[in-house]
Amino acid sequence: MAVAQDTELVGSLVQLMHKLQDLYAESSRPLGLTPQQAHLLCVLLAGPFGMTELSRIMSIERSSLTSMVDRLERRELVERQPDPADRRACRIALSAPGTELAHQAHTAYTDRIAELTAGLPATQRKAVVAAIGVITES
Amino acid sequence: MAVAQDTELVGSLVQLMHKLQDLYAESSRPLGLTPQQAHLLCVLLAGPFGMTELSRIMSIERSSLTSMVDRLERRELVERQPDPADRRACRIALSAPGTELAHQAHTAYTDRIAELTAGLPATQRKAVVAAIGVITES
DNA sequence: TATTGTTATACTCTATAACTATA
DNA sequence: TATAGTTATAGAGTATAACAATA
Repeated sequence: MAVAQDTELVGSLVQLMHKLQDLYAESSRPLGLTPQQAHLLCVLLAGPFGMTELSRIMSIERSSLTSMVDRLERRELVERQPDPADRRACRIALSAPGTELAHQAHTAYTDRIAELTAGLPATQRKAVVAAIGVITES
Repeated sequence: MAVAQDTELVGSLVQLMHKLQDLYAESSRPLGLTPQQAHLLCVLLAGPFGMTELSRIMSIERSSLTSMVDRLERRELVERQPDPADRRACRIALSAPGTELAHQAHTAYTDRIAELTAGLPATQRKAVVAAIGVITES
């Protein structure tokens, strides 16, 4: 069966996820951020988003996001800006120090992964990117 | 530089991690488990472990584990068994219903991943497993 | 009426520090 | 003294349900 053939690959993917999660946590912590906060800041590097949109991107409820944004806003890492087109809505944007910290978090994390994958030859690297593309886009 | 070459692969890996995390959460929830609880139960499928060993495996502090085990023990999914060789220690073991639920969680999750990777040919599958091995064993 | 975001509430996850009992 | 595990405490993440303001 298909499932039986998949066993090895699936197991690898599970281990990989846990490894990446650990790296993410280890990279965020020295910056004073939880992994979820680091994730949110990095998402915001792509530009301001509304709460509903952010909650969809991060796969969490809007009300959960409200508390996260509250905490980050208290630390002046993000700002709630009024949405000129809709008075109910707001746009969450990085402050200057938030942007700086987001870049640091992104760099810390990607550097760690880059170290891990440094040993892979270009061909293998390409193969993995292609395979992952199939997985993430489905 | 090495980092620049890694950009595409690193980005892929980050997206993959988030995708897998979402799948994990979606698979655990209908079973009444948080992703962390599902993880713990699945680890215990490999046999009973002491608290210190479990905390190392799961990368969390022993005290955090204590509360998790408390909650699962209240639901009679795991049991604290005395360690015959050391009266300070205990061994965390799955109960019969815990074992059943752990299998369900494992199946639910691996089935979801198996679906995602069903389109990959055997050669690509092998290449990915090999590459992931390099990453997770470093 | 539908949507945006917040509030109230309850649980879970997690870490740090201090502790007990045993090795 | 060192180790296994727990307790106490605090903060963060998350969901559900109910709500206010605007579309």
